[in-house]
Amino acid sequence: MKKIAEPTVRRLSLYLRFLEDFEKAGRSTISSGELARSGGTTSAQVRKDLSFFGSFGKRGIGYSTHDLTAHIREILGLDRVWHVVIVGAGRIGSAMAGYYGLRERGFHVVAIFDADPRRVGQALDDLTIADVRHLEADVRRLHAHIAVLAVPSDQAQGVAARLAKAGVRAILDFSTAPLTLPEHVTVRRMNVPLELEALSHALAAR
Amino acid sequence: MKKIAEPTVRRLSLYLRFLEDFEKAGRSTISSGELARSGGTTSAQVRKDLSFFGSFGKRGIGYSTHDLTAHIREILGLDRVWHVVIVGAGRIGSAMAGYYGLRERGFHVVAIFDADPRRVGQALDDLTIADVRHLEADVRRLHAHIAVLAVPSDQAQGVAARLAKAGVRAILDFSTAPLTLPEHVTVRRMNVPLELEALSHALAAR
DNA sequence: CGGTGCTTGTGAAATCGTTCACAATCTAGA
DNA sequence: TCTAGATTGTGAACGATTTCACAAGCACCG
Ligand SMILES: NC(=O)c1ccc[n+]([C@@H]2O[C@H](COP(=O)([O-])OP(=O)(O)OC[C@H]3O[C@@H](n4cnc5c(N)ncnc54)[C@H](O)[C@@H]3O)[C@@H](O)[C@H]2O)c1
Ligand SMILES: NC(=O)c1ccc[n+]([C@@H]2O[C@H](COP(=O)([O-])OP(=O)(O)OC[C@H]3O[C@@H](n4cnc5c(N)ncnc54)[C@H](O)[C@@H]3O)[C@@H](O)[C@H]2O)c1
Repeated sequence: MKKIAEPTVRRLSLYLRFLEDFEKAGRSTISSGELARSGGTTSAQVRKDLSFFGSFGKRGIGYSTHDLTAHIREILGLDRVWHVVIVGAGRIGSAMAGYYGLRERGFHVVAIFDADPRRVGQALDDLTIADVRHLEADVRRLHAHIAVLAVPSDQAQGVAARLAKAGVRAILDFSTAPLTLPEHVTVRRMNVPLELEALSHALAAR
Repeated sequence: MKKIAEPTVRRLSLYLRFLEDFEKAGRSTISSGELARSGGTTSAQVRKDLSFFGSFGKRGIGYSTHDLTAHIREILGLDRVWHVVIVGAGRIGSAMAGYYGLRERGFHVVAIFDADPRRVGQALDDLTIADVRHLEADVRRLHAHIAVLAVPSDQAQGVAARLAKAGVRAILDFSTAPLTLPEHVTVRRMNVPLELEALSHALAAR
């Protein structure tokens, strides 16, 4: 499979959301122009994005909402359930554990870990907070391939390395520390202070 | 002020964090190569990024950590305190309210709002949850220019429009809904499901 | 004071991503 | 079957960002 540009993948996620809305609304086809309007882009961009993966539309008509939804789900690997572990049962970790938006999309949180003995054993939604000492064993046993990293930044590198060794190949990182990990582990960062600083810059550069 | 590329601004935030670490560690100068290694980029990229704003370095030596820190803080608008309001005192909103990483950077949370009468009036860290009905008046009174939007996605557009009308010019949006707002309001999205889908794609693409 | 080693600042080249523009193709209707 | 109208798929142009490559500047040393 050839390499797909990062921005294209992000837009596919957006298209998918709108397609689902359109399908729920009973629309059986949709044009690149309509998708573009929903997603804040252009029709040419939509068609180009899709063209990397094949020809899904019908000239003169547009795309079948149902078929295109299925295609994009497959491209994004959403045609299956992913097992997710959360490390750090603090404010962010707890919020993520109870976030229905994940389960809805096939991301099943199968375990949440913490290092604090007072937190370990406590219930959190339908999970019990596990001891991070069992991280590697549990990750393997539960076949988790994605992890959400929600530990303090100075703990992030250590925990991330353990996750990688245990077989996790994708990490959503809420910490602000830079992570050094093996090539085959994909990391996405949710860097809140960085985004606020981008906002600050936009306001300051008026 | 001339327009600066989005990726450049993001990298400046990263450089700033490393510069602060280097300064704390007692280093008085730093080269573009060292900065690049910390930030996972190249020395040419670092120099190009900085060159948009002026010449801050000394050939043969590098950059003064102290001076460059000050310059970047100014470029990013971090040489002042920003008043931030949070709308939605649920899981994400509460987590953000207690997040020290914000205050540390000069982002002071001055109010948090909710629509649920059971939540209004409750204490949250050193704040009291306010009624979202008073949003406009409070935003104006508190001179808030940045808002964190942490309400359910189907409420996001309505609340965002009210924030914009009340004078907020920058929004950090945790919802997954697309927002339509006046041109002069800058929005940054923290779209968790989208990032997980990008991870899913990376795992599926093999 | 001139040589050596290091590092910046920056045009130019290369790469990457978006937009344009249009032939090809489809449906519907006469 | 033929025409009109709509919309896709895609090479090519364009624009933006990154990387390259090197002259110029600075500190240190003998
Ligand atoms: N609170 C927020 O709104 C927010 C927003 C964005 C990013 N973040 C980042 O997310 C991370 C967590 O923030 P938080 O506010 O949830 O902090 P928190 O202190 O509420 O939670 C951190 C949790 O991690 C646990 N922990 C510490 N070391 C651990 C280890 N080695 N293994 C497993 N668990 C460990 C702690 O016991 C604690 O429960 C931080 O890096 C922070 O910068 C927080
Ligand atoms: N929980 C997570 O980990 C998480 C992660 C990323 C994004 N999000 C998104 O963040 C948003 C909030 O998620 P959450 O999990 O915190 O939900 P939540 O239900 O815990 O909190 C939402 C809060 O908003 C309040 N609210 C509802 N309508 C309001 C209005 N019009 N004005 C003011 N307050 C209002 C509710 O009373 C509630 O307290 C959602 O859009 C969600 O998709 C959540």
